Amino acid sequence: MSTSEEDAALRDALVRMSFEVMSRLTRVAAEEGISLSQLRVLGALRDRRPRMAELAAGLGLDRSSVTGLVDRAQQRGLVERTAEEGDARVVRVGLTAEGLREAERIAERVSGLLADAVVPLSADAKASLSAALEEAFPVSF
Amino acid sequence: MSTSEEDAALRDALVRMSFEVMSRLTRVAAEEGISLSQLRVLGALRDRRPRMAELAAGLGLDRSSVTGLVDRAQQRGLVERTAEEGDARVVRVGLTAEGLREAERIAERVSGLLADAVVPLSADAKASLSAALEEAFPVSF
DNA sequence: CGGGTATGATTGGGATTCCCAATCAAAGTA
DNA sequence: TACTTTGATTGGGAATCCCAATCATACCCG
Repeated sequence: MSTSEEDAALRDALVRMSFEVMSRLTRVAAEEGISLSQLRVLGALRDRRPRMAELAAGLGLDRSSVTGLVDRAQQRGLVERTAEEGDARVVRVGLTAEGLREAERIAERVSGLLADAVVPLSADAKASLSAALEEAFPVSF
Repeated sequence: MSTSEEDAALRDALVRMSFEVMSRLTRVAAEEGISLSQLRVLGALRDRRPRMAELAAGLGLDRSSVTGLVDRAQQRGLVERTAEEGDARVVRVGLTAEGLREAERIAERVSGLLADAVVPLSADAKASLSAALEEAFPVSF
């Protein structure tokens, strides 16, 4: 197998894996009665209280899309908008107490659903997978 | 770091990586003037000519969703429906000549967009990443 | 200080995606 | 020939997402 073929195989594996992870996340979200995007919002806000534009950038979405996402999450009582001290244009978004509980619970379920893919790996495989992913896709948002 | 914390870190890395891959796929699709779902359809049909229901199962979607996806892809001349010999209920879907060209071209672009995440890895890292992904997320569809 | 510009967020419009329930058509079966 | 099963589509409704336009507040400069 040539180097480029190995690269192609790796890229195929990455894509396949990503769709599989998305599928599991979507399933968790559906069982929780929310959408994948809402799940993402809850995840993104677990340790942040960003401005709308920052949240949009973090999710890679248009600002107007995030307005709608936050609208619906707010209707469910999961997030709240708060005013920025000193600049009345800015809207900060954060989880409500209920939203935080939901977010933690959902994170647990996500862990569980990914576990059966990850657990069978040997300790060595986990370590190298973790290291490689960390290097290739560093934490950003 | 305890074992479960290592697992949690790995799972976070998997999720983060999946969203990053999705983001890049979405970008390619947008630049090609199609949606991520359409890109998936083209990818799924590159080496298959499944029934509608098989395609739906492979994509993890409802049959009716796939009807719509194929409708729109067909309007663009990318895929074609063909009748099944011997069972008039069955509809098989396949790429047209143009669809195949598009699919190959897009696959190239996807490779390119993922390359800059993968190339920096050492050969060893690539090999172990590939092996771990293969074990955790084997080829299914 | 007042008017013009820049910034942050929202609204409106339109296409797509996706599911569920119901329907239609063809096959298989009693 | 009726009944049931199977494969696919249609119809309806909610979300998602983008783009363009709008609204409100801040900032700046003459």
